[in-house]
Amino acid sequence: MEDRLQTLVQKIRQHGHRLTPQRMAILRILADSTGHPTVEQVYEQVQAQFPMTSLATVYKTVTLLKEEGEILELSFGGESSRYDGHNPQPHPHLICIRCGTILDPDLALFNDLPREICDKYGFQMVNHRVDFFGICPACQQAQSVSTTSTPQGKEQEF
Amino acid sequence: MEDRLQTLVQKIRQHGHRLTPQRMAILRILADSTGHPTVEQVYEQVQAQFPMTSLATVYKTVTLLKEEGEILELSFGGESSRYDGHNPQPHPHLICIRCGTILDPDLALFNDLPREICDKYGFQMVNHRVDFFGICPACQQAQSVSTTSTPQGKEQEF
DNA sequence: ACCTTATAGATAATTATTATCAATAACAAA
DNA sequence: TTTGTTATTGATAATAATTATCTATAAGGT
Repeated sequence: MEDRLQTLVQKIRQHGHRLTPQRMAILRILADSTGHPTVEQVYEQVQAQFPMTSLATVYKTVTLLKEEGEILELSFGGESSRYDGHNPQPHPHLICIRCGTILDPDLALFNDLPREICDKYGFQMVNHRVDFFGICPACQQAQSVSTTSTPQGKEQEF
Repeated sequence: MEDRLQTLVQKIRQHGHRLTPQRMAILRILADSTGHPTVEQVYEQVQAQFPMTSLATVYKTVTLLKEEGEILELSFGGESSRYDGHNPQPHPHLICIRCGTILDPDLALFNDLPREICDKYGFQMVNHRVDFFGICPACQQAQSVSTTSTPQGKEQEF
């Protein structure tokens, strides 16, 4: 996990980019994050350390990491993109449409399957994405425990 | 394929919605389309028949079909969403990042796999999405045939 | 310490999509 | 067939995430 930060720092320096305190703080947050935060959420965390930091700076750092292939971006329809700077390789996700949590199941199956499928179709794969949308166990529990007939709130669209 | 149009028409009427000529034209285009068009592309096709049609009307019809579960929406980061009104069930896609073509491979594997995986994790699945991004066979050929060193144009981001 | 230039911060611009609203037309009922 | 209700249309404004712009600043090599 500290390794991951070092990898990011190294990649940044290798390409002649500079390490500002703000950028360093952003890298640290992204390297440690397992919750697939939005840019806005990263921004809020950075501001705790550097109150003067601009949202644009977070966007620019994320863009930089995308170019280096060191961050995984999960874009959705209307919602803000979610980012994984901890594990930038494509991997499947379980996405709760109620609370927005994104889980990383351990599915060894998807290590080789995408490439095999694409090879079969003569398709030169450069990326892939596997998302399962639904209600996570925690939200199912919250629902079943509820004694009122109060609706649980409309789920997000994704 | 004519069946598909009838299904859409029926779904629309069932829910008390009205069938205007514009809406009918949009349904016809979406029912027949195998190319995963954008709203803009549907709009252009509709205008050939009804030049006064508004882009907003296409958006509204697509939204309606989404609510009915009769159209599959593929949202991407920056790009416009692509739509499949011909086969609205979730299915895997091969997406060319160079020409934008979206192919539907026949992968029986993905009929049951998503549900099995989610069951295993206690995740109540309501939707899923499997996308493979890369260079389609046609674009690979165009590249290898090219004798000049002219770059093939930057691929889109998706 | 100096110099070059990438980066920060603030804000304007972009763009797909959605909301608004008055005029019109679908369609059920008389 | 005519009528009445109201969903829909078309035009345009609003929204919101992301990107572009631009000047002052500071990173990092010399």
